[in-house]
Amino acid sequence: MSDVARLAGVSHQTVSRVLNEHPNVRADTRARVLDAIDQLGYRRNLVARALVTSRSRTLGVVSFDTTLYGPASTMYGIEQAARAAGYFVSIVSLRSIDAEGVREAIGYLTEQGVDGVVVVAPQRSAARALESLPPGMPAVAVEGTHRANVSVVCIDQIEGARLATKHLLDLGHETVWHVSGPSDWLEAEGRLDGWRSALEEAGRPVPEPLTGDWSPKAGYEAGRRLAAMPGVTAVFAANDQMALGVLRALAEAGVRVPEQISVVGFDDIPEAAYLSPPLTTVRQDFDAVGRHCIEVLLRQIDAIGPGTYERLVVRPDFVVRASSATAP
Amino acid sequence: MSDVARLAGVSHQTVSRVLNEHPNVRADTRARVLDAIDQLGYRRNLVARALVTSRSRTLGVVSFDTTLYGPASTMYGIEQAARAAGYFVSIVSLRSIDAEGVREAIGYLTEQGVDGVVVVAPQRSAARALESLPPGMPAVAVEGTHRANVSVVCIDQIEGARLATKHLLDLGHETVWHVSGPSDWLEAEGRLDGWRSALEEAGRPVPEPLTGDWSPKAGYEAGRRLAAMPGVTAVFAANDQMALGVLRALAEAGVRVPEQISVVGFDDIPEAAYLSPPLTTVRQDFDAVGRHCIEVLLRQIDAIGPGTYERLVVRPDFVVRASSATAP
DNA sequence: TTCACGATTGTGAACGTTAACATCATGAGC
DNA sequence: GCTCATGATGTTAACGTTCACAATCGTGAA
Repeated sequence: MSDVARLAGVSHQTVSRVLNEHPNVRADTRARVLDAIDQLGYRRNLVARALVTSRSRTLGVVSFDTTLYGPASTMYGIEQAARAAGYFVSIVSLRSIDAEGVREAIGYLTEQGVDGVVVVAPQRSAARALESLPPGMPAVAVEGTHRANVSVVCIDQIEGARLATKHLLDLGHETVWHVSGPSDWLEAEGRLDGWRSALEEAGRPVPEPLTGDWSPKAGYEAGRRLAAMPGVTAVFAANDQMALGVLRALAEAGVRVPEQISVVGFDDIPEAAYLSPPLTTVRQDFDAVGRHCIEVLLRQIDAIGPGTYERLVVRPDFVVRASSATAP
Repeated sequence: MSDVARLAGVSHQTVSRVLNEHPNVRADTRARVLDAIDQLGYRRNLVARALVTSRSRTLGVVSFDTTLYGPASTMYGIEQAARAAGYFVSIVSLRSIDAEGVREAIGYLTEQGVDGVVVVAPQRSAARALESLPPGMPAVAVEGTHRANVSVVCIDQIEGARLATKHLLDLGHETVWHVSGPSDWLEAEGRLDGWRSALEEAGRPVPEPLTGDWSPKAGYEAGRRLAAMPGVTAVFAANDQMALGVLRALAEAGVRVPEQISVVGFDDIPEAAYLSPPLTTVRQDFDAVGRHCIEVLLRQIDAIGPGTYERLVVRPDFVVRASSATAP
């Protein structure tokens, strides 16, 4: 920077002012400085800047298994929104989901000097780790708990599950079976609750849910069991991958979808529209989730003192395709 | 840090030494310092450290559409390996794939002071951007060009495509149709070449390939065209998502897979094993790619002076499932 | 007892930037 | 012509580490 200053015949402070678009710099001085910058190929050192401003313009994201479509999409949305706002994104993907791991990850990020963290950790255990955030660290949880000491952005899982369940009931099905996600996932819980409440509201019997782990394999196994059960005409799977497994198991068992059994999923993965048959599902707007996360987080970073905690709920859409039809 | 030093009754330098596990610190001094650190809840400031050492222990990753299974998995592998090596990962996901975007992203990361960059940009245009890397910046490309001014880690696309094509020929198919990826993708090109060379080697006719954009939709459209063409008995799709679209189109057209037409994909996405029918495909070890990236990059960072450029090729596996069978 | 030498600890400067304040010129208003 | 506000620029001191070097302490051999 001092090289630039020397070449432009000004002080380093003036160079800094030009760089930061300070208004009080004469136009010709600015031009001279910019020229010098160009000539020397100078790039400012953001590390030094972060040291003195104690703002790194970096956000941390803690996530779990970014290979899954949901987390990957959320991450993408977060990164896009963050960069649009002039922030960098530093990520930590956890292999396991214990509170200790989340805590450690947040610790790392804190040391690194991030201005805030987004925690995409939709497990009950991981959400618990949020209760021991470093004081003063702005944070947003995606699908976090209802505890009030952290802001939360989430998709209305209950509503999504209700949409799916009601859709099936409206088609004349007596009741709807459910293949749920792992019990410690908040999303799994929300979808379970939504499904159950929709059935109860309609005064229908609530069958015992089958529990899976989000994987196609789990869906397949649940599908085999469902195919063997008499009277099953409608299945709501807690995500599309499991729905896909269910479809496979039903096909293998010679059960026709949707003629004999209707299947509905959740997520709207890119594959959903091209399965056999194309899958009726609940679409989540992960982009919106990412955007809201950054909005909330930036508000919190810019707030003076401990801001209030927000809770932002994104409504899901329902996409009707060919895997659901009127009851046989 | 000076607070810790005062509490422990030592100089700030000794605290630094304890933190960096310098050997020449007496055991009881170390204990006293650690105690003080604990008591004050002190965390070191990595930004200040980065300023003076000019090492941020952060790596940058530039990627394109991390929503896709391949890039997402590669990213995951990279992050895991980087963290294991004590590095942070800062990401930039590009929405579009022009060289300008890649250049800009690398510029951002350079300003931020990353110690090296991994560029996952398997398009010809993006790969070109690597030719104008900031001098002295360690870099690794995933699926980059063959140009020698940057290290490359890649999966042997040609070999994978040859495995798939030969498998189908061995099953007695006269020839194999191909649904390729977008022409400016290096992976698409590699798979096309592998497919073509396998056919030529066997002295078989080489049909005009159908070009897609990796999406299930593109596969579906290609599938419809293939279903209408007489004499098609085997199709090799350049990725699993397109293969899925092909399967869907064939199912719609009443063509049975694999009895009438065999289909093979590429990637082995988690869904592949549970499609109808389960998809024969080429598995890519993205974890290995991520690991190798970090290994190569760290070697380059630790090397004194301009190291040599490496080229590391990961061999794909072939997974036989039910979507391929002997020719009708 | 003395000395040399390695182990341990301390001191000051530096990394590259911005914040805070100081300085200087310019021009408007009386 | 004088004062005073305002805009443009410069000067100095941080930010929290590590590096290079200096100083001190202890220990074993002569």
